[in-house]
Amino acid sequence: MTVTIKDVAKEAGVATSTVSRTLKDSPLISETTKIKVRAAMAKLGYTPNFAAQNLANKSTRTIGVILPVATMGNPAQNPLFLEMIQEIGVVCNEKKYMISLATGKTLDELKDSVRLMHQRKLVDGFILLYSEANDPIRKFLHEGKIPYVLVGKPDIYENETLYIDNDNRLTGKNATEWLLQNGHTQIGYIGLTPSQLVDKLRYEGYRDALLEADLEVFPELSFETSADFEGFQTFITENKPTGLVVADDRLALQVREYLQQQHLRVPEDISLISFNNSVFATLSHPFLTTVDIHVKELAKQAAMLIIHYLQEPETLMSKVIVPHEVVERETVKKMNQNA
Amino acid sequence: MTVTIKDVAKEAGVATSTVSRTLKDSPLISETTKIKVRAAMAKLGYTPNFAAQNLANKSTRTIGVILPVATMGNPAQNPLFLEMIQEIGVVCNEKKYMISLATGKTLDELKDSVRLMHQRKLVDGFILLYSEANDPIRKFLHEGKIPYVLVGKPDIYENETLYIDNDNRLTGKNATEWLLQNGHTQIGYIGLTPSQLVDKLRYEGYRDALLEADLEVFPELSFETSADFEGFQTFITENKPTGLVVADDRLALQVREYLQQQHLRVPEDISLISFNNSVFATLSHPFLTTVDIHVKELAKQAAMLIIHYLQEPETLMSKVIVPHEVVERETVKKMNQNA
DNA sequence: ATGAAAGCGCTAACAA
DNA sequence: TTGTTAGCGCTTTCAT
Repeated sequence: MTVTIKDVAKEAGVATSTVSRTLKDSPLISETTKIKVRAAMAKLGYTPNFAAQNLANKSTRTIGVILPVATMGNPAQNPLFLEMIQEIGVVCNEKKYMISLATGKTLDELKDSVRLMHQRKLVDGFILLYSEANDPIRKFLHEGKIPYVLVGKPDIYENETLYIDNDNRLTGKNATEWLLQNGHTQIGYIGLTPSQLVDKLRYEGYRDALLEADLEVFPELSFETSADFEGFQTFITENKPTGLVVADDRLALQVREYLQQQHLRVPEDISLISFNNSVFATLSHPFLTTVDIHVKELAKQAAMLIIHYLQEPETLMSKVIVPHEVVERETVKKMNQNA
Repeated sequence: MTVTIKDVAKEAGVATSTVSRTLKDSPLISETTKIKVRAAMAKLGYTPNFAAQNLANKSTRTIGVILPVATMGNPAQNPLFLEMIQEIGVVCNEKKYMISLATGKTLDELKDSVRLMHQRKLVDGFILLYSEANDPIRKFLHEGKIPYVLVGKPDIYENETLYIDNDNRLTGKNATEWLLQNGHTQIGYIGLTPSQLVDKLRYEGYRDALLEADLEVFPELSFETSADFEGFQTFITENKPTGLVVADDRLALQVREYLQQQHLRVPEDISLISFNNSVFATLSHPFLTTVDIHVKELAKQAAMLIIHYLQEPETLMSKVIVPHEVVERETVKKMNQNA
């Protein structure tokens, strides 16, 4: 049989409560007995039973990590998520928390999974790894007053939610400015699906930068349907951009690919700056000049924030903004200033 | 307060044991009372408490998923892992199991995490998502007689472990044969770190194919240190291979990149066939001809196997081999047969 | 077919 | 400073 607190108590010749207190290093217990008890624990190889603790405590030291469903920007394809999970793992290991995972093929499945985890008291709180507009999962969390932190920008309830994010608007602005500083003046923007808030904000940042520089702002371009491609083509021939801000590294790879097919060289003919600094950035030349958003830091902060919040729920709803930086590589050409 | 089994019992006017039995749809309870009890549950919005069930049952319906540590072929970079996790999630949702994650920056940290999960009875069993030679984690699992299934080939205890794998040797052979069938006769092999068993097996498959065809077998090449590059260079100039079997898609991308730098065109001058059919295969042209190993299937089978095993531990230690197939794309050139 | 009651392993209020 | 004991919510044996 497994060794329980009773066995330890008997072995040490004390009461179970003494053992329990020793476990949490309570100041009520004298050092001498603590030592005695610890010896007994070591001798018997005792480890507290989680379920029993949870039951008595009404707290599981585990946090639920919610992955996006496969349909929205398939996470299986996006290395950022695993990186975040790993980082959350590191923080959790440190703080002796456990990670439970919520995934699903559909939003309903995901919601069921989240609901189950919560109702059955499997987790104390959640980390929502993505941010979408009108997300039913977030709605559920919010309405159930379930503790969670959001990685990304909240579309609603902004003042009532804990979140971690970059300053995405600034991120978009800085990327654009990078192009500006390199002498580009005709700059386009290629985005992802518009339901992602990030995208919207980055575009706004792009606009801010160009407006400030008194340059022409172009509408957001897409790169999915064949209509998009035609639109892109037209944009290129009509406006002859020398620089493109692209919402994501992977997308930038596609864009680079497409341009090369059209015999437009990157960066000689068109420069590219993208976001995330993911694996994709350094896969093949020209390596991508990209904005590093420090995903690991994002994840780490998220984990620390939720754990902190669970321990002291009275804390004010704080948000933390993680800085970003441009990583210069090979897709931005320095234009001849006096050309 | 949360609604417990007692509340339901009171509401339905029965004993708690009756409610408990209704929960598991026990044949001991009459349909009529079941209906009554279910109505009460629905009315109160009852959900059983996991911790309490675990405590009474000595079983958590959760399985631990073990990710490799960051040092070995950094998983954060490898999209396969997330894909597997997602797939495991699907199976778990279906079977009402939960997923707990074990990660770590170092092997020690990872082992601690695994040990904790097990000792504190947080999980019933594990899925080990990777297979390395002399893996201390696996040793721990094996020696502790902890239920687990391995994704990949076991280096030891082969007959005493549940595992899911491809026939990796065949995989290597088929890849090589693909090149052979396309008229290639000078074929090299580029591998990953040799501690990975997969790699070793694929190389053996490569050798098998060439031996059978009576062609020259070259030693396994690496692609990491600068010495490796020199070795590769020498290999190219001395042997003038027309085809290369590359252990992984991502690696193939690097190889393709390198070759292009050397003004060797893929596939016109050198053909490439790799493994995994991951995101990397279709990122940029020429798209990779690659062996699809059906990771999702691997993960799915792993989840089903461990769950099955947990429910019926008497089952014989089975292994399941998932089939593979070559996905033809753009990196293998059909050689002129009558050249 | 149903109920009463004794655990499962741990915590914490209360007593000493 | 330490012990006694009543839960935490559920399962299951043993009665009935």
